[in-house]
Order: sequence, then structure tokens, then C-alpha cells
Amino acid sequence: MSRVRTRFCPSPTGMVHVGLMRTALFNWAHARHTGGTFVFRIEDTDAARDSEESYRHIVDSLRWLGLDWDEGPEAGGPHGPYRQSERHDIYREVAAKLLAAGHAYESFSTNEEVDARRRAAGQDPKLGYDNHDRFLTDAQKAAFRAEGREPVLRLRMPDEDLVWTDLVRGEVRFAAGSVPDFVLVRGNGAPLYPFVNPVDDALMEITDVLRGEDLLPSTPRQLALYAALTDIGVAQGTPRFGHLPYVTGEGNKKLSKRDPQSNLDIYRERGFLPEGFANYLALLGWSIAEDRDIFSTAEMVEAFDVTRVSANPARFDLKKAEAINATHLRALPVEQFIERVTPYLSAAGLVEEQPTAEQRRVLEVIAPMAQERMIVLSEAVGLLRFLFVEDVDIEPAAAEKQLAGPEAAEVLDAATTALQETDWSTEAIEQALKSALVDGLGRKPRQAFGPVRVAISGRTVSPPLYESIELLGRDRTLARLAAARAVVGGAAGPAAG
RNA sequence: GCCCCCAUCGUCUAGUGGUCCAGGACGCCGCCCUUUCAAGGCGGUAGCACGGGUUCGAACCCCGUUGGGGGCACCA
Repeated sequence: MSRVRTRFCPSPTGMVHVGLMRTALFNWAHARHTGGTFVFRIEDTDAARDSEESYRHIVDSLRWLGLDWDEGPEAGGPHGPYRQSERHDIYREVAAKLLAAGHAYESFSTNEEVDARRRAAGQDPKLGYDNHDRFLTDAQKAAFRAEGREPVLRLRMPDEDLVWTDLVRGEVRFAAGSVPDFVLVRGNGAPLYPFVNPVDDALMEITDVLRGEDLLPSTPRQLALYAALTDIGVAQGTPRFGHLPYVTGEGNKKLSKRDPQSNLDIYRERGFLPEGFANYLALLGWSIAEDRDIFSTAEMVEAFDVTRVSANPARFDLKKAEAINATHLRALPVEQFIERVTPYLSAAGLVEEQPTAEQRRVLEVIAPMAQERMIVLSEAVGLLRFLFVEDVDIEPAAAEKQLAGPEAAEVLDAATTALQETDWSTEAIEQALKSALVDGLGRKPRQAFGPVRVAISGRTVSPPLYESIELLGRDRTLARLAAARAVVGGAAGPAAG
């Protein structure tokens, strides 16, 4: 068997859909697993909707996920150009051959005429084109042209069942006659997707076509086209097809472009790790083993087998995606974690783009503790802000929960006293607070440390307390205790005095 | 309407005739740990859509029903 060649051929319109990236991932993994070639092609035959911006966006998304292509835009290759907008001469030539060989014919019927004929025959107009123009005489064609009509080019469908063995679904069969002759080229000469897609696949010698289930009903037409292309020497044969299950959203509907959940960018922006997101995407229809669902992209490549892809639609489950990502996040070496989190902190104005030595020091200490409290990178901003600002804004909900009543005042006062005197090390701070609050005041740990945590971080969730206080330094810590003390109100304590 | 695809816990899946009174993960619930919240550890909840076959034996094979989804353009 020849080397596997897969392709990813999006049309650059609008945003990047997670389902699209799942398709890219599976094609890529299949090529990599088999030691084959991954081809990237741009299907920009619709000038009205395609945009350069969208093209850049797709390229950027592929790179983010780590999906590299062997042939395609910016990589070149022996079968270029890899943008359909630059291949019109090829399509024109192939169309002419198909017409000359009798596989295609000129069709002049308008939709209205087809409709009328269906109705007249007592049939449902939804049946579509009726192959009426298959055997038009030259005189008839000339007459239509004289009327000013421009024919479309249609493929003559074979008179036999169209069957293939789908890589993920097994045998699929469409009965002879159930698919009408379809349009290859418009009246104005513009080639259409059902034509150019197989032509390019044939010319680029694609052996395995993995695509969305939505394209499954068009496969019989492609099979017929392939047969014709093979006959005229444009194709070497018909590729294998594998139809990947839908990615669905809430309910069971296919995740639409309009659903915000379908936009890859929101995951990138929230700080999903590419390897974490790819891991989750892979789980949408594929599994690596019975008892495991965390794996690297390299491990996926090692184990991927298209044949084992599920035919069931897969619901996009944000919770699970987050859990998978959190696992990858925690597994990151600290250095890497810092590197990845820094752009988020810097964008929020908390650290320099190149963190200063002091910022760097703080990050190195806090990173391991922050890492296991986060799901996505962007959460670092909220979690670590208190370490990089002078004064902290206390979240209203946190204040309400921990800074109300005389108990809170007592705790803050005692903590202030204790921290004024102690040595400034994690251990000393721990000792000072424990003896002042737990032993001295007789508070349960959660009541003792809750108010202090809110005072210093402004939130009820923060990295571990003693380490945080140490990093903050005595001055800022005392100032924040005082500020929190003012929020609590009531009897003046030592800090307010 | 026609054609096609799909059918195991709420969700994603493992399972390819016996080792399955169905395994894992997410979620949810409980417990432990504990300096809040997490994380981590332990445990629990919950499923083979239905009906017929085939077979000594069916989650697995066949047929049907029901349910869900998708496609039926001179869009891609």
C-alpha cells in the first residue's frame, strides 16, 4: 500500500470552529501515526466570503495546537499551488476533459423548469434535478444558447449503487439513481466545491479523506467523480473515506458557528494549554485506552488509529475540557508554567513583559502553589494580583463572608500584633499566627485564617497564606490588615490606634 | 417528503459472542487530609433504548420499532 496522505482543507470564512480543529487534529494524527504526509490546502473558491484574515487565523490556530503540515501554504510542495483561488486553470482543463470524455454534459434547465417537470410528473420537487438534459442534441443546445442561456456542467451519475467502506463506519451504500447528476461548474464558469475538492484531492494524491459527518451524503457524488477522473487519467484511484462524528453542543445539535462555545479563540484567550486542548479534542470521538484519558500529543500520534474512532456524536463538555487542561497545567514544569503565565500577568499590568528580578523571584516562589489552584492560565491574574500591587481591592463577597463582626476585628488585631514583632520567614509567620489566633484567641483554623486571607489577598481563594504573607513583606501585610480592619469597623485595635 | 448516519452511566467513552450482575474519565454526593478555596487520597451514585431472531450463550451478530442527528443549491 502506498504511503498515507491526508489533508486539511478549510475554507477561510469567519472564526475557527473547534470541530474544524478536531478534524485537522485527526487528519494530522493519522498522517503522523502512519508516517505519511499531511497536506494543508485552502479552499477559497468563494471570493465573497473568504478573507485573508480568516486564513491567517486558521494558520495561527494550527500552529498553536502544534499541527504542522508537510505541504501547503507557506510550506510549498510538489502539488501546489495550495490555494484553490490559484488553481482555476487546472479546474477549467479538467472540466473540459470530463466534457470531452462524455462524463459531464451541459445542462440548460433552470430550477423552475426542473420543479415544474417534477410537479407535472406528480413527484416531490425536493427530489431535485431530473437528469433531463443528459441527451440534448446539438440543435437543442444551440437553441438554448440562442436564448442567451449559459449551461452548467453536470456529472453523469453511474447507474449502479455507490458503496464504500468508511474508515469509521464500515460499509455505506447509496442506491443507484438516488443521487441526481450534480453541477460541476456554474453557468458563469465558476467551478464548485463538489468538483474542485475531489479534483485537488486526486491531483494531490490524497489517500485518506477524514472529514465531518456532514459531508457523508456527498460522498456518492465524489465516488462517481473519482471514477470519471480515474478514467480520464486525472486520478489514480479513489481514496479511503472516514467520516468523523459531529461535535455537538447543548442538546444534541451539531455545534453551530453561531454558538460561542464553538469558537477556538475563547479557549486560547482563557489560557487553555494547546496540549491540554488537543488532548480534549482528541477525546471527542477517540480514546487512547480503557483506563486513561490524559496524554500528550506525541502519545496520541503513537496510538492513533482512525479505525477506532467512534461513530457517535460527541458533546463538547466544557467541564471535562477544563479538568483535562487543569491536569496538564499541574504537570507543567514550574519554569514552563511561569513562562506561559507571564504574558497574562503582563497584559494585566501586574508584571513587566520581561519581569524584573524581584517579580521573577516572587513568581518562582508562588508558581508551584498557584499552579495547583488553576484550571486555565488567565486565572493567574486574579489569583496573584495581590502580590504585585500596593493596595488590594477586597472583593465585596469576600468581605461579607470574612470581614464582618467583632470576631473578625479581634482576629485582625491579634494578627497585626503578632506580625509586627515576628521574624519574617514562612515558619516564623506560621508560628506567630497560630499562637496568636489559634492558641491565643482559641479560634478554629478556618475562623482564624479566613479574615487574614481576605485582608491580604482580597479574596477567599489565594495561594497558601504564610508563603503569601512572606512574599508580601511586613509593610504591605500590616497595611492591608489595617485596611481590612477599617472595613470591619468597631472598636479600634492596635493597628488603628 | 426522500436519502444517510447514530444508539453503553447526566456527559465522553472501554467493550468486537462466554473472563461484564459492564471498566475508566468528567460531573455530582460523602469521607479523609487540611490554613480558606483548591489540589490530593478514599468511597459512592448512575448505563447496555425497545421487540424479535441467530446461538449452548448476546452490550457485542441479523431484522424491525422507537428515539436522536444530518444531508437534500449554479454555499463550502
